[in-house]
Amino acid sequence: MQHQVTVFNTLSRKKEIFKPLHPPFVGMYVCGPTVYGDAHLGHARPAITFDMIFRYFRHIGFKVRYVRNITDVGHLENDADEGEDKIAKKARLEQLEPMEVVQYYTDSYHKNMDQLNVLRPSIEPRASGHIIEQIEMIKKIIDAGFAYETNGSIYFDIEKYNKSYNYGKLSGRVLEDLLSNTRVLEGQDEKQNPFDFALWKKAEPEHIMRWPSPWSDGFPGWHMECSAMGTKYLGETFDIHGGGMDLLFPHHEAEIAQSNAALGHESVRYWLHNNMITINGQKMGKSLNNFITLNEFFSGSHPLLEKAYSSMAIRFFILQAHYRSTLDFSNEALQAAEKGLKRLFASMQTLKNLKPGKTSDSDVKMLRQSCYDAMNDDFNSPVVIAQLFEGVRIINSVHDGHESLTANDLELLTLTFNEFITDILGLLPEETGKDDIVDNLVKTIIALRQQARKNKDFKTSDLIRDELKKIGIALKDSKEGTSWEML
RNA sequence: GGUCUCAUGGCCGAGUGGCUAGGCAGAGGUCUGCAAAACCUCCUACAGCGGUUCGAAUCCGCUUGAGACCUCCA
Repeated sequence: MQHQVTVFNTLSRKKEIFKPLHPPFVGMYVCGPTVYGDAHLGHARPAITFDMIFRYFRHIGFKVRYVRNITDVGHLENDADEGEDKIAKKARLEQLEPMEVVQYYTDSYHKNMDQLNVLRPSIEPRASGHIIEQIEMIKKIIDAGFAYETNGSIYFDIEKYNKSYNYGKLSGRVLEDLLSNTRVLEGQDEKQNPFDFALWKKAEPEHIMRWPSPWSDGFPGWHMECSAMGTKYLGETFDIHGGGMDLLFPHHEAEIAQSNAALGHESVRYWLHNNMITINGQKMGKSLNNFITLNEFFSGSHPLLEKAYSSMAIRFFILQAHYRSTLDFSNEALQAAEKGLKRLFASMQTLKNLKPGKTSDSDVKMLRQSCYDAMNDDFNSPVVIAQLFEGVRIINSVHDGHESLTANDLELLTLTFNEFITDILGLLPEETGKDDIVDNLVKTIIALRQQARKNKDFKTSDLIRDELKKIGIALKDSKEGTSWEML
């Protein structure tokens, strides 16, 4: 492989050289959303992060199977395992079929992800479509002796598991600490230990999401779906498992335990976790009720938003921070990203019209290499972007005649910009709202204004400019002539 | 309370021993009939205290502050 990628593996807490199990194939599983509400800014982070990784791996020649699930059953509302299914609760509130809720928010999620230019994963399995696989895996865990049944529900026996394996290795937890620190919650009498987690839960009579199983009519536990579907589509051992840092414990810890218990070995070779988006220094999340949905960002319809923000501004904002750092939301930061991105896109246009010179004053090859070096170093997108802005400086300098680039270097710079901005970072220029008729109309008006200016009739030329501005069209004069854009 | 993470210029954010990213804002300038836009230049920071070192934002210790996880969360 031409490129050596290092990734930060949460399991070892350090950067490791990434070597796929079966090159050139790469298997990657990422925890997707629970579809019971509109996606918010926090959901955009893992989607965009792993989209970038997906795109980069493909770019450097890997054949990636990217699996991202839709969770549509099994996550419980509160009090450990005694709560109400989130999907079912939402359905009761809205008087809808549970699957209607699932469909609605799945569609909504897809639409938002499309807007963010997040590529669809190779496979997007639903938990509800893999009940049989989950039951089969639970059977294996029972057969291996790491689970027990109480009143038709199956629980994972962590104390027993910990005698053969190390429970807590991913999140750095020690079972003894868990023992002394676990909160005593109501209604956990079915568990032998408070930290045991449910693999299968018997449904109460009023619970409408239910499936038959050898133990009871019920539904799978919180963590089963990822283990079952990851194994099904990527094999017993696969390369990458990703998700938000907040899933580290207990979700991913439980997955490791389930794999060990059912398969006798671990499934995941590299664990990758994206950090949180914060708002006023606090995590943006459902439970704190401090989230802003993506739709609200796109429309500007949230009290905390000063204006609407485009999907690309949000994507760029997220990529300007490294995925393992927290990223603090503010209008100021988002507007900064918006303006920077605009400048980046503008330079791409400028680049198209540059004339080659006899010599080159900048080292385009090195710039390109720096971009690759940054991506190879645990997907350091902010450094890639910094390099691209160095490219912007070069482009503008050439445009202004302060520097020159040879035809070969211009071509290489164009290739680099296209590959990194469009293909890898997935940044697409905004819809301009222009169509041919409007464009020709405005161009005609611009020509009339030029005539007026030529005749020193500035009263008329300024009137044209002001009137156009009133209807949302801004004119931009430059040496090459006048261009326009929608405000 | 336990475990862990972080603290960078007005704001957002890279950087993990010497070469001191980048974006936005701000200042100056170029261009322009004017304005806007665009472009160029400038602005040299690393919570505090102590230590290691020829040399630390970067390593170690302490202090202060913030956050994450420990219950569903991306």
